[in-house]
Amino acid sequence: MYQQIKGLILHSLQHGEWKPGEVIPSEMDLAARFRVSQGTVRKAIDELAADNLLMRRQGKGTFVATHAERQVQYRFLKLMPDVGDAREEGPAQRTILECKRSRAPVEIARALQLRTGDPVIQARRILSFAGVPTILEDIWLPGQAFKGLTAEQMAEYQGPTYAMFELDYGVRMVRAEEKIRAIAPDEEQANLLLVPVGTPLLSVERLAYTYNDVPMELRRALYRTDTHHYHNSLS
Amino acid sequence: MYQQIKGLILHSLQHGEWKPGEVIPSEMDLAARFRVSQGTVRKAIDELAADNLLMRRQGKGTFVATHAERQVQYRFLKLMPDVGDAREEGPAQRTILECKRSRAPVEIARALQLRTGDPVIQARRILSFAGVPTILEDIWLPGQAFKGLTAEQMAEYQGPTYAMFELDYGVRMVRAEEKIRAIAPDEEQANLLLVPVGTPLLSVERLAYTYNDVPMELRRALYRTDTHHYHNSLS
DNA sequence: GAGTGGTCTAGACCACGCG
DNA sequence: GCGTGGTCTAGACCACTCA
Repeated sequence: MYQQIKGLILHSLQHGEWKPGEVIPSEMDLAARFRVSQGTVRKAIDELAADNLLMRRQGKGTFVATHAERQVQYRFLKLMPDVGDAREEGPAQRTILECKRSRAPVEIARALQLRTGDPVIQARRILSFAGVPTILEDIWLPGQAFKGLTAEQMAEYQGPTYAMFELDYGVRMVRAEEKIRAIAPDEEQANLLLVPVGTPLLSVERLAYTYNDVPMELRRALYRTDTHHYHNSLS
Repeated sequence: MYQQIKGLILHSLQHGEWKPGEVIPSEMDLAARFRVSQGTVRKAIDELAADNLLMRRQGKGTFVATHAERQVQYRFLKLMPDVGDAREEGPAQRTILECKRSRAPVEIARALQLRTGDPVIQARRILSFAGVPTILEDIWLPGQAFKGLTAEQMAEYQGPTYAMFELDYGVRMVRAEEKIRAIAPDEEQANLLLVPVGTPLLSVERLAYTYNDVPMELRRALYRTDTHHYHNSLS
Protein backbone atom coordinates (compact mmCIF):
# COMPACT_ATOMS: atom_id res chain seq x y z
CA MET A 1 0.00 0.00 0.00
CA TYR A 2 2.82 2.41 0.77
CA GLN A 3 4.08 1.73 -2.75
CA GLN A 4 0.74 2.96 -4.08
CA ILE A 5 0.97 6.05 -1.89
CA LYS A 6 4.49 6.56 -3.18
CA GLY A 7 3.12 6.39 -6.70
CA LEU A 8 0.43 8.96 -5.91
CA ILE A 9 2.93 11.37 -4.39
CA LEU A 10 5.21 10.83 -7.37
CA HIS A 11 2.32 11.65 -9.66
CA SER A 12 1.72 14.92 -7.85
CA LEU A 13 5.41 15.76 -8.14
CA GLN A 14 5.45 15.04 -11.86
CA HIS A 15 2.41 17.15 -12.48
CA GLY A 16 3.81 20.06 -10.57
CA GLU A 17 1.26 20.09 -7.76
CA TRP A 18 4.22 20.97 -5.56
CA LYS A 19 7.19 22.73 -7.11
CA PRO A 20 10.89 22.25 -6.36
CA GLY A 21 11.76 23.89 -3.06
CA GLU A 22 8.18 24.01 -1.80
CA VAL A 23 6.78 22.16 1.20
CA ILE A 24 4.43 19.31 0.58
CA PRO A 25 1.47 18.74 2.91
CA SER A 26 2.22 17.29 6.32
CA GLU A 27 2.19 13.55 6.87
CA MET A 28 -1.09 13.83 8.71
CA ASP A 29 -2.71 15.75 5.85
CA LEU A 30 -1.52 13.26 3.29
CA ALA A 31 -2.65 10.38 5.48
CA ALA A 32 -6.11 11.93 5.60
CA ARG A 33 -6.16 12.58 1.88
CA PHE A 34 -5.17 9.02 1.00
CA ARG A 35 -7.19 7.43 3.80
CA VAL A 36 -4.27 5.60 5.34
CA SER A 37 -2.40 5.96 8.59
CA GLN A 38 0.48 8.36 9.11
CA GLY A 39 2.91 5.45 9.28
CA THR A 40 2.10 4.37 5.77
CA VAL A 41 2.60 7.85 4.37
CA ARG A 42 5.82 8.04 6.35
CA LYS A 43 7.20 4.92 4.75
CA ALA A 44 6.34 6.22 1.28
CA ILE A 45 8.01 9.54 2.00
CA ASP A 46 11.01 7.75 3.53
CA GLU A 47 11.69 6.01 0.25
CA LEU A 48 11.19 9.13 -1.83
CA ALA A 49 13.57 10.97 0.48
CA ALA A 50 16.09 8.15 0.12
CA ASP A 51 15.88 8.63 -3.67
CA ASN A 52 16.53 12.36 -3.23
CA LEU A 53 13.13 13.33 -4.57
CA LEU A 54 12.03 14.80 -1.26
CA MET A 55 13.89 16.35 1.63
CA ARG A 56 12.70 16.14 5.21
CA ARG A 57 13.42 18.87 7.70
CA GLN A 58 12.43 18.23 11.26
CA GLY A 59 10.12 20.84 12.64
CA LYS A 60 9.53 22.44 9.26
CA GLY A 61 8.10 19.91 6.89
CA THR A 62 8.91 17.85 3.83
CA PHE A 63 10.20 19.68 0.77
CA VAL A 64 10.48 18.90 -2.90
CA ALA A 65 14.17 18.46 -3.59
CA THR A 66 15.86 21.01 -5.81
CA HIS A 67 19.26 21.51 -7.36
CA ALA A 68 19.19 25.09 -6.13
CA GLU A 69 19.97 24.30 -2.50
CA ARG A 70 23.42 25.02 -1.16
CA GLN A 71 23.87 21.64 0.44
CA VAL A 72 23.12 19.54 -2.58
CA GLN A 73 24.31 21.90 -5.27
CA TYR A 74 26.32 20.22 -8.00
CA ARG A 75 25.12 16.88 -6.76
CA PHE A 76 25.95 15.26 -10.09
CA LEU A 77 29.42 16.74 -10.44
CA LYS A 78 31.90 14.28 -9.00
CA LEU A 79 35.06 16.11 -9.99
CA MET A 80 36.93 17.16 -6.87
CA PRO A 81 40.12 19.16 -6.37
CA ASP A 82 43.07 16.96 -5.38
CA VAL A 83 43.82 19.25 -2.45
CA GLY A 84 41.25 21.10 -0.38
CA ASP A 85 37.57 20.53 -0.92
CA ALA A 86 34.96 21.58 -3.39
CA ARG A 87 33.31 24.12 -1.09
CA GLU A 88 36.35 26.28 -0.61
CA GLU A 89 37.11 26.05 -4.30
CA GLY A 90 33.70 27.53 -5.00
CA PRO A 91 31.63 27.33 -8.16
CA ALA A 92 33.27 27.11 -11.55
CA GLN A 93 33.55 30.03 -13.93
CA ARG A 94 31.51 29.30 -17.03
CA THR A 95 32.18 30.21 -20.61
CA ILE A 96 29.41 29.42 -23.04
CA LEU A 97 30.95 28.78 -26.42
CA GLU A 98 27.80 27.92 -28.28
CA CYS A 99 24.11 27.30 -27.84
CA LYS A 100 22.09 26.54 -30.91
CA ARG A 101 19.03 24.76 -32.16
CA SER A 102 19.78 21.78 -34.37
CA ARG A 103 18.57 18.35 -35.37
CA ALA A 104 19.32 15.20 -33.44
CA PRO A 105 21.86 12.85 -35.00
CA VAL A 106 21.00 9.14 -34.68
CA GLU A 107 23.13 8.60 -31.63
CA ILE A 108 21.79 11.56 -29.69
CA ALA A 109 18.24 10.78 -30.71
CA ARG A 110 18.49 7.24 -29.45
CA ALA A 111 19.88 8.33 -26.10
CA LEU A 112 17.16 10.96 -25.59
CA GLN A 113 14.43 8.70 -26.96
CA LEU A 114 13.70 11.03 -29.85
CA ARG A 115 13.52 10.44 -33.59
CA THR A 116 16.54 11.19 -35.71
CA GLY A 117 16.24 14.76 -36.93
CA ASP A 118 13.98 15.92 -34.12
CA PRO A 119 14.83 19.40 -32.86
CA VAL A 120 17.43 19.55 -30.11
CA ILE A 121 19.28 22.30 -28.32
CA GLN A 122 23.01 21.87 -28.39
CA ALA A 123 25.36 23.77 -26.15
CA ARG A 124 29.07 23.76 -25.56
CA ARG A 125 30.76 25.35 -22.61
CA ILE A 126 33.92 25.41 -20.57
CA LEU A 127 34.10 25.30 -16.81
CA SER A 128 37.19 26.73 -15.18
CA PHE A 129 38.53 26.50 -11.66
CA ALA A 130 40.86 29.24 -10.48
CA GLY A 131 41.05 30.41 -14.05
CA VAL A 132 42.15 27.01 -15.37
CA PRO A 133 39.82 25.53 -17.99
CA THR A 134 39.07 22.09 -16.59
CA ILE A 135 35.85 20.83 -18.12
CA LEU A 136 34.68 20.96 -21.71
CA GLU A 137 31.02 20.04 -22.00
CA ASP A 138 28.69 19.36 -24.87
CA ILE A 139 25.07 19.33 -23.82
CA TRP A 140 22.08 18.07 -25.81
CA LEU A 141 18.53 18.80 -24.74
CA PRO A 142 15.24 17.86 -26.35
CA GLY A 143 14.13 20.96 -28.28
CA GLN A 144 10.49 20.61 -27.34
CA ALA A 145 10.98 20.85 -23.58
CA PHE A 146 13.65 23.54 -23.75
CA LYS A 147 12.24 25.74 -26.46
CA GLY A 148 13.89 29.15 -26.43
CA LEU A 149 16.96 28.36 -24.37
CA THR A 150 19.74 30.75 -25.30
CA ALA A 151 23.45 31.15 -24.64
CA GLU A 152 22.70 34.37 -22.73
CA GLN A 153 20.36 32.55 -20.42
CA MET A 154 22.95 29.88 -19.71
CA ALA A 155 25.59 32.52 -19.07
CA GLU A 156 23.47 34.81 -16.91
CA TYR A 157 21.98 32.34 -14.51
CA GLN A 158 23.94 32.15 -11.29
CA GLY A 159 24.13 28.68 -9.82
CA PRO A 160 23.71 25.18 -11.13
CA THR A 161 22.37 24.74 -14.64
CA TYR A 162 20.00 22.09 -13.34
CA ALA A 163 18.47 24.67 -11.01
CA MET A 164 17.86 26.92 -14.02
CA PHE A 165 16.16 24.03 -15.80
CA GLU A 166 13.79 23.66 -12.87
CA LEU A 167 13.00 27.33 -12.66
CA ASP A 168 12.63 28.20 -16.32
CA TYR A 169 11.49 24.95 -17.87
CA GLY A 170 9.95 22.97 -15.03
CA VAL A 171 12.31 20.10 -15.74
CA ARG A 172 13.78 18.49 -12.68
CA MET A 173 16.68 16.07 -13.14
CA VAL A 174 16.23 13.24 -10.73
CA ARG A 175 19.03 10.81 -11.46
CA ALA A 176 21.74 10.19 -14.00
CA GLU A 177 23.97 7.49 -15.42
CA GLU A 178 27.55 8.12 -16.37
CA LYS A 179 29.94 6.20 -18.60
CA ILE A 180 33.56 7.07 -18.06
CA ARG A 181 36.50 6.45 -20.30
CA ALA A 182 40.04 7.69 -20.80
CA ILE A 183 40.60 9.28 -24.16
CA ALA A 184 43.03 11.52 -26.02
CA PRO A 185 41.47 14.83 -27.10
CA ASP A 186 41.44 15.97 -30.69
CA GLU A 187 43.15 19.21 -31.57
CA GLU A 188 40.13 21.43 -31.01
CA GLN A 189 39.37 19.92 -27.63
CA ALA A 190 43.00 20.15 -26.55
CA ASN A 191 43.15 23.81 -27.54
CA LEU A 192 40.01 24.66 -25.64
CA LEU A 193 41.32 23.01 -22.48
CA LEU A 194 44.82 24.41 -23.00
CA VAL A 195 46.53 21.03 -22.89
CA PRO A 196 48.88 19.31 -25.35
CA VAL A 197 47.16 17.04 -27.84
CA GLY A 198 48.47 13.80 -26.31
CA THR A 199 47.17 14.54 -22.78
CA PRO A 200 44.85 11.82 -21.47
CA LEU A 201 41.47 13.20 -20.43
CA LEU A 202 38.50 11.73 -18.68
CA SER A 203 35.53 11.32 -20.98
CA VAL A 204 32.30 11.46 -19.00
CA GLU A 205 29.06 10.76 -20.83
CA ARG A 206 26.06 11.54 -18.69
CA LEU A 207 22.45 10.75 -19.39
CA ALA A 208 20.22 12.61 -16.95
CA TYR A 209 16.64 11.58 -16.27
CA THR A 210 13.62 13.40 -15.00
CA TYR A 211 10.67 11.69 -13.27
CA ASN A 212 9.59 8.33 -14.62
CA ASP A 213 12.98 7.52 -16.13
CA VAL A 214 12.50 9.88 -19.03
CA PRO A 215 15.91 10.94 -20.36
CA MET A 216 16.10 14.73 -20.71
CA GLU A 217 19.74 15.58 -21.16
CA LEU A 218 22.81 14.06 -22.71
CA ARG A 219 26.08 15.56 -21.65
CA ARG A 220 29.45 14.64 -23.03
CA ALA A 221 32.26 16.11 -21.07
CA LEU A 222 36.02 16.02 -20.99
CA TYR A 223 37.63 16.48 -17.59
CA ARG A 224 41.23 17.46 -17.04
CA THR A 225 42.54 15.32 -14.20
CA ASP A 226 45.87 16.95 -13.50
CA THR A 227 44.64 18.90 -10.48
CA HIS A 228 41.27 17.25 -9.99
CA HIS A 229 39.92 13.72 -9.84
CA TYR A 230 36.60 12.01 -10.26
CA HIS A 231 35.48 10.85 -6.86
CA ASN A 232 33.19 7.93 -6.23
CA SER A 233 31.98 6.25 -3.07
CA LEU A 234 31.17 2.57 -3.23
CA SER A 235 29.08 0.71 -0.73
CA MET B 1 17.49 4.31 20.62
CA TYR B 2 17.52 2.45 17.31
CA GLN B 3 20.90 4.06 16.70
CA GLN B 4 22.17 2.43 19.87
CA ILE B 5 20.72 -0.90 18.77
CA LYS B 6 22.42 -0.38 15.42
CA GLY B 7 25.68 0.17 17.25
CA LEU B 8 25.23 -3.02 19.26
CA ILE B 9 24.51 -5.07 16.16
CA LEU B 10 27.50 -3.49 14.44
CA HIS B 11 29.63 -4.45 17.41
CA SER B 12 28.54 -8.05 17.12
CA LEU B 13 29.33 -8.00 13.41
CA GLN B 14 32.79 -6.58 13.99
CA HIS B 15 33.60 -9.13 16.65
CA GLY B 16 32.52 -12.00 14.48
CA GLU B 17 29.55 -13.12 16.57
CA TRP B 18 27.85 -13.76 13.22
CA LYS B 19 30.03 -14.49 10.22
CA PRO B 20 29.51 -13.40 6.60
CA GLY B 21 26.75 -15.42 5.00
CA GLU B 22 25.23 -16.54 8.30
CA VAL B 23 21.78 -15.66 9.63
CA ILE B 24 21.57 -13.32 12.54
CA PRO B 25 18.90 -13.86 15.23
CA SER B 26 15.33 -12.97 14.31
CA GLU B 27 13.96 -9.52 14.97
CA MET B 28 11.94 -10.86 17.87
CA ASP B 29 14.99 -12.48 19.45
CA LEU B 30 17.06 -9.33 19.12
CA ALA B 31 14.18 -7.26 20.48
CA ALA B 32 14.10 -9.51 23.53
CA ARG B 33 17.87 -9.41 23.93
CA PHE B 34 18.03 -5.62 23.77
CA ARG B 35 14.78 -5.07 25.69
CA VAL B 36 13.14 -3.01 22.97
CA SER B 37 10.21 -3.59 20.65
CA GLN B 38 10.50 -5.38 17.32
CA GLY B 39 9.92 -2.10 15.49
CA THR B 40 13.01 -0.54 16.97
CA VAL B 41 15.18 -3.50 15.99
CA ARG B 42 13.61 -3.36 12.56
CA LYS B 43 14.59 0.23 12.05
CA ALA B 44 18.17 -0.52 13.08
CA ILE B 45 18.34 -3.48 10.71
CA ASP B 46 16.74 -1.42 7.95
CA GLU B 47 19.61 1.02 8.06
CA LEU B 48 22.27 -1.67 8.23
CA ALA B 49 20.65 -3.36 5.25
CA ALA B 50 20.62 -0.04 3.39
CA ASP B 51 24.38 0.19 4.02
CA ASN B 52 24.82 -3.32 2.61
CA LEU B 53 26.03 -4.71 5.89
CA LEU B 54 23.04 -7.01 6.24
CA MET B 55 20.73 -8.66 3.76
CA ARG B 56 17.11 -9.44 4.49
CA ARG B 57 15.33 -12.38 2.92
CA GLN B 58 11.65 -12.67 3.55
CA GLY B 59 10.68 -15.93 5.16
CA LYS B 60 14.28 -16.93 5.85
CA GLY B 61 15.90 -14.35 8.03
CA THR B 62 18.49 -11.59 8.02
CA PHE B 63 21.98 -12.48 6.82
CA VAL B 64 25.40 -10.96 7.19
CA ALA B 65 26.30 -9.61 3.78
CA THR B 66 29.17 -11.24 1.95
CA HIS B 67 31.10 -10.69 -1.25
CA ALA B 68 30.67 -14.39 -2.04
CA GLU B 69 27.06 -14.15 -3.13
CA ARG B 70 26.23 -14.36 -6.79
CA GLN B 71 23.98 -11.33 -6.80
CA VAL B 72 26.39 -8.91 -5.26
CA GLN B 73 29.63 -10.38 -6.52
CA TYR B 74 32.09 -7.81 -7.80
CA ARG B 75 30.05 -5.11 -6.16
CA PHE B 76 32.99 -2.73 -6.19
CA LEU B 77 33.98 -3.34 -9.80
CA LYS B 78 32.28 -0.72 -11.95
CA LEU B 79 33.92 -1.58 -15.24
CA MET B 80 31.29 -2.78 -17.68
CA PRO B 81 31.52 -4.09 -21.22
CA ASP B 82 30.35 -1.55 -23.81
CA VAL B 83 28.07 -4.18 -25.37
CA GLY B 84 26.24 -6.88 -23.49
CA ASP B 85 26.28 -7.02 -19.74
CA ALA B 86 28.69 -8.13 -17.06
CA ARG B 87 26.83 -11.34 -16.27
CA GLU B 88 27.11 -12.83 -19.71
CA GLU B 89 30.73 -11.77 -19.90
CA GLY B 90 31.43 -13.80 -16.80
CA PRO B 91 34.25 -13.41 -14.32
CA ALA B 92 37.65 -12.19 -15.41
CA GLN B 93 40.62 -14.46 -15.92
CA ARG B 94 43.29 -13.61 -13.38
CA THR B 95 47.02 -13.66 -13.73
CA ILE B 96 48.98 -13.04 -10.56
CA LEU B 97 52.27 -11.42 -11.48
CA GLU B 98 53.61 -10.94 -8.02
CA CYS B 99 52.69 -11.22 -4.36
CA LYS B 100 55.33 -10.35 -1.84
CA ARG B 101 55.90 -9.05 1.65
CA SER B 102 57.45 -5.62 1.78
CA ARG B 103 57.58 -2.40 3.75
CA ALA B 104 55.09 0.41 3.38
CA PRO B 105 56.32 3.51 1.58
CA VAL B 106 55.13 6.82 3.08
CA GLU B 107 52.23 7.20 0.70
CA ILE B 108 50.86 3.71 1.18
CA ALA B 109 51.36 3.88 4.91
CA ARG B 110 49.40 7.07 5.18
CA ALA B 111 46.50 5.69 3.18
CA LEU B 112 46.33 2.50 5.24
CA GLN B 113 46.92 4.32 8.52
CA LEU B 114 50.18 2.49 9.17
CA ARG B 115 53.66 3.72 9.96
CA THR B 116 56.17 4.08 7.18
CA GLY B 117 58.11 0.84 6.93
CA ASP B 118 55.40 -1.31 8.53
CA PRO B 119 55.03 -4.70 6.85
CA VAL B 120 52.60 -4.82 3.95
CA ILE B 121 51.64 -7.39 1.36
CA GLN B 122 51.97 -6.15 -2.16
CA ALA B 123 50.41 -7.92 -5.11
CA ARG B 124 50.16 -7.22 -8.79
CA ARG B 125 47.79 -8.92 -11.15
CA ILE B 126 46.11 -8.69 -14.50
CA LEU B 127 42.44 -9.26 -15.15
CA SER B 128 41.47 -10.29 -18.65
CA PHE B 129 38.12 -10.45 -20.38
CA ALA B 130 37.76 -12.80 -23.34
CA GLY B 131 41.51 -13.19 -23.28
CA VAL B 132 42.15 -9.45 -23.51
CA PRO B 133 44.17 -8.03 -20.61
CA THR B 134 42.01 -5.16 -19.40
CA ILE B 135 42.91 -4.36 -15.82
CA LEU B 136 46.32 -4.07 -14.22
CA GLU B 137 46.08 -3.91 -10.46
CA ASP B 138 48.51 -3.21 -7.67
CA ILE B 139 47.15 -4.17 -4.28
CA TRP B 140 48.54 -3.23 -0.89
CA LEU B 141 47.33 -4.89 2.28
CA PRO B 142 48.39 -4.39 5.89
CA GLY B 143 50.83 -7.23 6.63
CA GLN B 144 49.51 -7.86 10.09
CA ALA B 145 45.97 -8.70 9.07
CA PHE B 146 46.95 -10.67 5.98
CA LYS B 147 49.93 -12.58 7.31
CA GLY B 148 50.80 -15.48 5.03
CA LEU B 149 48.90 -14.45 1.92
CA THR B 150 50.59 -15.97 -1.13
CA ALA B 151 50.36 -15.68 -4.88
CA GLU B 152 49.14 -19.30 -5.05
CA GLN B 153 46.29 -18.48 -2.72
CA MET B 154 45.24 -15.52 -4.82
CA ALA B 155 45.43 -17.58 -7.97
CA GLU B 156 43.64 -20.65 -6.65
CA TYR B 157 40.64 -19.08 -5.04
CA GLN B 158 37.64 -19.10 -7.34
CA GLY B 159 35.46 -16.02 -7.06
CA PRO B 160 35.96 -12.51 -5.79
CA THR B 161 39.16 -11.70 -3.95
CA TYR B 162 37.10 -9.91 -1.30
CA ALA B 163 35.26 -13.18 -0.62
CA MET B 164 38.62 -14.88 -0.07
CA PHE B 165 39.57 -12.14 2.38
CA GLU B 166 36.41 -12.86 4.37
CA LEU B 167 36.94 -16.59 4.40
CA ASP B 168 40.65 -16.79 5.07
CA TYR B 169 41.35 -13.63 7.03
CA GLY B 170 38.04 -12.62 8.52
CA VAL B 171 38.30 -9.22 6.88
CA ARG B 172 35.12 -7.94 5.36
CA MET B 173 35.30 -4.92 3.06
CA VAL B 174 32.30 -2.77 3.73
CA ARG B 175 32.72 0.29 1.57
CA ALA B 176 35.33 1.97 -0.60
CA GLU B 177 36.31 5.31 -2.06
CA GLU B 178 37.69 5.67 -5.54
CA LYS B 179 39.67 8.44 -7.19
CA ILE B 180 39.65 8.30 -10.93
CA ARG B 181 41.97 9.97 -13.38
CA ALA B 182 43.03 9.65 -16.99
CA ILE B 183 46.72 8.88 -17.39
CA ALA B 184 49.22 7.64 -19.93
CA PRO B 185 50.86 4.34 -18.92
CA ASP B 186 54.59 3.93 -18.62
CA GLU B 187 56.30 1.37 -20.80
CA GLU B 188 55.97 -1.52 -18.38
CA GLN B 189 52.27 -0.88 -17.79
CA ALA B 190 51.62 -0.53 -21.49
CA ASN B 191 53.38 -3.81 -22.24
CA LEU B 192 51.43 -5.68 -19.61
CA LEU B 193 48.12 -4.42 -20.98
CA LEU B 194 49.25 -4.89 -24.58
CA VAL B 195 48.57 -1.30 -25.60
CA PRO B 196 50.81 1.33 -27.23
CA VAL B 197 52.57 3.61 -24.77
CA GLY B 198 50.51 6.68 -25.60
CA THR B 199 47.12 5.02 -24.96
CA PRO B 200 45.03 6.88 -22.38
CA LEU B 201 44.01 4.62 -19.50
CA LEU B 202 41.72 5.03 -16.55
CA SER B 203 43.61 5.22 -13.29
CA VAL B 204 41.41 4.01 -10.43
CA GLU B 205 42.74 4.33 -6.92
CA ARG B 206 40.56 2.53 -4.44
CA LEU B 207 40.76 2.63 -0.68
CA ALA B 208 38.59 -0.11 0.81
CA TYR B 209 37.37 -0.02 4.39
CA THR B 210 36.24 -2.66 6.81
CA TYR B 211 33.94 -1.99 9.75
CA ASN B 212 34.41 1.25 11.64
CA ASP B 213 36.01 3.05 8.70
CA VAL B 214 39.30 1.24 9.11
CA PRO B 215 41.14 1.22 5.76
CA MET B 216 42.30 -2.30 4.90
CA GLU B 217 43.27 -2.24 1.25
CA LEU B 218 44.72 0.17 -1.22
CA ARG B 219 44.31 -0.75 -4.83
CA ARG B 220 45.77 1.12 -7.75
CA ALA B 221 44.43 -0.07 -11.03
CA LEU B 222 44.67 0.84 -14.68
CA TYR B 223 41.63 0.10 -16.79
CA ARG B 224 41.62 -0.17 -20.53
CA THR B 225 38.53 1.61 -21.79
CA ASP B 226 38.51 0.63 -25.45
CA THR B 227 35.88 -2.06 -25.02
CA HIS B 228 34.73 -1.32 -21.49
CA HIS B 229 33.69 1.74 -19.52
CA TYR B 230 33.43 2.72 -15.89
CA HIS B 231 29.77 2.94 -15.04
CA ASN B 232 28.32 5.12 -12.33
CA SER B 233 24.77 5.85 -11.25
CA LEU B 234 24.05 9.23 -9.74
CA SER B 235 21.03 10.06 -7.67
C1' DG C 1 2.00 -25.29 10.32
C1' DA C 2 5.61 -22.87 12.56
C1' DG C 3 8.81 -19.23 12.00
C1' DT C 4 10.67 -15.47 9.40
C1' DG C 5 10.59 -10.83 7.57
C1' DG C 6 7.00 -7.26 5.57
C1' DT C 7 3.15 -4.19 6.25
C1' DC C 8 -0.40 -1.49 8.48
C1' DT C 9 -2.41 0.59 12.33
C1' DA C 10 -3.15 3.78 16.35
C1' DG C 11 -1.52 6.20 20.00
C1' DA C 12 1.95 8.32 22.73
C1' DC C 13 5.77 11.21 23.43
C1' DC C 14 10.07 13.78 21.83
C1' DA C 15 12.92 17.39 19.31
C1' DC C 16 12.89 21.05 16.50
C1' DG C 17 11.45 25.67 14.25
C1' DC C 18 9.06 29.62 14.53
C1' DG C 19 5.81 33.05 15.50
C1' DG D 1 2.57 27.03 22.28
C1' DC D 2 1.51 24.94 18.15
C1' DG D 3 2.65 22.20 14.15
C1' DT D 4 6.15 19.68 11.99
C1' DG D 5 8.83 15.48 11.41
C1' DG D 6 11.17 11.66 14.45
C1' DT D 7 10.79 7.77 17.52
C1' DC D 8 8.92 3.99 20.14
C1' DT D 9 5.43 0.83 21.18
C1' DA D 10 2.11 -3.15 20.73
C1' DG D 11 -0.74 -5.82 18.21
C1' DA D 12 -2.60 -7.61 14.07
C1' DC D 13 -2.29 -9.74 9.73
C1' DC D 14 0.21 -11.00 5.32
C1' DA D 15 3.78 -13.38 2.26
C1' DC D 16 7.28 -16.33 2.03
C1' DT D 17 10.21 -20.59 3.16
C1' DC D 18 10.85 -25.00 4.57
C1' DA D 19 10.36 -29.16 7.16
